Amino acid sequence: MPPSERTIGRLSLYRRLLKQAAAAGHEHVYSHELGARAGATACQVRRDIMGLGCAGSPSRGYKVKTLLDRIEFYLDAPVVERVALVGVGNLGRAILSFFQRRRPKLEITAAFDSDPWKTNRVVQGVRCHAMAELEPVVREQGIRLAVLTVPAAAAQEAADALVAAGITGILSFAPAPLRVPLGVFVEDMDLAMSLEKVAYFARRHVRAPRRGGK
Amino acid sequence: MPPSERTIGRLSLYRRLLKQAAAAGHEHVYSHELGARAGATACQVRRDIMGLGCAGSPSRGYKVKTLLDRIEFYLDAPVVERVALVGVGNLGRAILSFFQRRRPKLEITAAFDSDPWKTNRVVQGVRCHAMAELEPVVREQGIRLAVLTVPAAAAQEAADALVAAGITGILSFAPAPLRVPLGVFVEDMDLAMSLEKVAYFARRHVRAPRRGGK
DNA sequence: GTTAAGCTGTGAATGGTTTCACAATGTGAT
DNA sequence: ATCACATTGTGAAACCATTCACAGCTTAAC
Repeated sequence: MPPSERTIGRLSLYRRLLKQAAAAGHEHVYSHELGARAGATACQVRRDIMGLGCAGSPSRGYKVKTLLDRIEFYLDAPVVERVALVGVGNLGRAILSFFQRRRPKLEITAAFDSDPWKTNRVVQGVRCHAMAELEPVVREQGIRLAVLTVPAAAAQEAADALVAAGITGILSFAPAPLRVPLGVFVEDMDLAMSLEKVAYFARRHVRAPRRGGK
Repeated sequence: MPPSERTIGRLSLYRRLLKQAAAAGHEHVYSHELGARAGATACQVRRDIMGLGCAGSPSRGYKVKTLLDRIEFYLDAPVVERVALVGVGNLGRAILSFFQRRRPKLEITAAFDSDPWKTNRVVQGVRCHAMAELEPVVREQGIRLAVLTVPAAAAQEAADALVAAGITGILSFAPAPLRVPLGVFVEDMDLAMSLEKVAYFARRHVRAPRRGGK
C-alpha cells in the first residue's frame, strides 16, 4: 500500500521534530510525545511509522536515530536533488533565502525570470537566467523539481515550459490550478485561498482539525 | 451539515475562476466547465454548490452572477476584515506585496517585528510596530486574523501573543505546528514540508490527485 | 519470580469525502 | 406537441484516512 500524500507530509514533519529531539539529547521517543509535538494522535504516529517498517520497543518507545535514518531513506533521493526557481519576484526571492539556509537534500541551483533586468544576475548565490534558457539549463543540470512563483497570468505557460524541459514535480504558488500531464506532480500553495479559509473558520471559531495525544 | 475545510477552499477557488469567466463575458457555466478549470470533477462542483443552496438550470448550467453572489455571501464577512502581519522578513514583505494588490475583503493593516531596525517604519503602506505593541494595536483596530512569518524559534511565542490579543485565525508559515487553544483556527503553510512532498512524489511520477470532468 | 504498568502493533470500526448512477428537468429541434 | 439530449440534484456506494480497542511485549518494582 503506497503511503498517502498526507502521510508523506507528516513524515517530513516528524523528521524535523526528531532532529530537534536528537539535538536535545533524546535517544528515544514515544508515539504520544511525537504526536503531541506534531499535532497528531499517538495512533496516527504509530500508523505512519508502521508504514515505514520500523519497530519500537514497548517500554522505551522508538529509537530516535533509527527513525531518522529510516525516514531519510524513505523520503530522500540518494543524491542531492536540484530545484529550479521560476519567477524571481518578491516571493521568489523570499523562498530562495528561505531554502538557502535550511538545506535538507534539496538545493535551488537555478532561477529563471522573463524580466531582462533580472536575468544574468546572481541572487542569493543563484544565477538568474532568461526563460528561453529554461530547457537547456534544466536539462544540463539534471533538474527535476521546480518552485513556481510567477504571476497568475504567466503560470500555465511557465508550467508548460517546465514540463517540456522534463520537470516532474512543481511547487506552485500561482493562484490558479495548473494543467499538467500525468506523471507530473503539482503541489498548490494558494495563499489567497488559504487566507480566505482562515478568515472563514476564524469567524466561526472553529479549530483546525489537528489534535494531540493526551 | 457544516461545510468542510476542503469545500471552503474550493469555493474560494471557484469564486476566482467565476470572476474570470464573468470578465470574459460568460453568463452561465456548467459544472464540468468549472470543474475542468478548478481541477475537480463535475460531481464535486455540484456537491459544493449544493451546499451553497443555489440552483442551476439543466440546460444552461449555473448563472455566474448568482453563484458569485452566493459564494461571496457565504465566504466573506459583512465588513472588510483586517489582518496583522507578524514577522517582516523577506517572506513577510513578499506576502505583504502579494496581498496589497489582490484585495478581496481582507486587508493587512498592521505589521509587527521584534527587530528595532524595522519598527516604526512603513513597509508597503503598512506601519510596522514593535512586538510589545501587538496587543494594543490589534485590539484597537479590531484585528482578528494574522499571517505569521517569523522564524521557527519565535513562532510559538508570537502565536501566544496573537491569541492573547484576541486573534482567532492564523495563517502560519512557521515550519513547526503551533499550539493554540480551542476556537483558534490555524492554517499551516509549511514550505519545507511541501517541497519534500513534491520531491517524493515527483520521484515516483505520481500525479497529484486532481482531475477534471471529461 | 511474579506482578503491575505502559507502550507498541494492528484488525476492526468509524467518520468523512469523493464518485457513481440515475431520476427529474429544462431546452431546442422537428 | 413531441422527442432527443445534456445537464442538474442527490441517495447510495466506494474509497480513504483516522481512531478505537486490545493482544502481546518489555521493563521496573517488589
